[in-house]
Amino acid sequence: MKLNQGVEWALHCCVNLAWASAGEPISSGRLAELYKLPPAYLNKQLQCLVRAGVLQSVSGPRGGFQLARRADRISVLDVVLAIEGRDLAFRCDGILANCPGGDAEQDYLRSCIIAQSMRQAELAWRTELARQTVAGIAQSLERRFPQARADSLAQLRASSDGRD
Amino acid sequence: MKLNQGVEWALHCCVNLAWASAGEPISSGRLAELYKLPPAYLNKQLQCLVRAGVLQSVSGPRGGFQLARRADRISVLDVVLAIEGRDLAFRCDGILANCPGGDAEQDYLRSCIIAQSMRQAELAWRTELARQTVAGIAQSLERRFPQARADSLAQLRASSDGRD
DNA sequence: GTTTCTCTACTCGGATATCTGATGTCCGAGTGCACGCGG
DNA sequence: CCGCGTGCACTCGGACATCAGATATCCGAGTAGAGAAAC
Repeated sequence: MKLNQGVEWALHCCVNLAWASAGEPISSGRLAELYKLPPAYLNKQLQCLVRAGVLQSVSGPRGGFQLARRADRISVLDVVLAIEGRDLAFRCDGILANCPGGDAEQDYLRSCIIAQSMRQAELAWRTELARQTVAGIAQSLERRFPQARADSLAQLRASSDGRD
Repeated sequence: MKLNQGVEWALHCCVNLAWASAGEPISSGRLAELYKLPPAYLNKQLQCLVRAGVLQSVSGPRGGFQLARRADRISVLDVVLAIEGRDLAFRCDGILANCPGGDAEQDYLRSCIIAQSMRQAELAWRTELARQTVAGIAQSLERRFPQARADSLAQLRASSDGRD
């Protein structure tokens, strides 16, 4: 079980967008430059966030991405599910259906004790992620690294002004 | 994020081994036949459980697999980690290190707020899995499907006696 | 000077390669049992 | 009849294919803004 690399990128980008959300979109190119990431691939990940309704995209020059709603209404779970998909990690193929006493008609996701256990654990995971918001992360970051926000904004501004 | 298919197989097999653990090993072939699974691949998964110390293997005729310790001392987490590996699902590559204010020396798994959040959620997931034991699963199964244990044992016995 | 039109540069978005890891298969090493042979 | 040796069938264990999905890239559609031309 491994999460896509894009999850880490998406979360960091969302924090940055939360800081910069003065109504001015930020392009994927700028974000990629900030974190030294492959621009096209980062763009692809951000597209997932748009499809999931977490971000809004603006085309054309001065375009880019911005949060689709207030940062305190975007949970970490929203971002993770946008990248990873909404399916549960544990797939119950109902191998019990092939068992001697098995019944192909039954809904094994509900009846199978094992599937239930796995589901319960996954629910705990999602609950924990749902408790955290992008705004909360941003706030914690500012508290720990007071200059982080200013640094990021300065960097973004520099790269959009000085066309080095 | 998807768990390997082998996790489901391994858990069902462990429950069966808990039922049959009269000191008599069960071969991967019998288990595969029981669940209609590819024998060689199931064998591969069970090998992971052996390497992790969950199962013991016995070679030769009348050989097979058996639980390495009492079923109530084997948690679902043990089985999952045996198949999936012990690494955390969230890989923090420390992309902050490449950031303007970044510091390549820092341990971002600890300092990065995002990595911490993901870690906390994953801990909740593992905790939930650690609460469940193979014995508990087997007990729940017996309570819900009283004939399950007898059916499985009968099927295993039949396939080992009647060489059809 | 102002308005309008055009052109350009920049952005997202999806279609397209590549590569790692999951899935599935095969064969060799080792071992306990059965059978046969000798005492 | 009893003990021993040999052969065999069965098992695990790891090496070897195959395939799906993650990773990475490229090009086209659309657009805002700048600049030029006309009034």
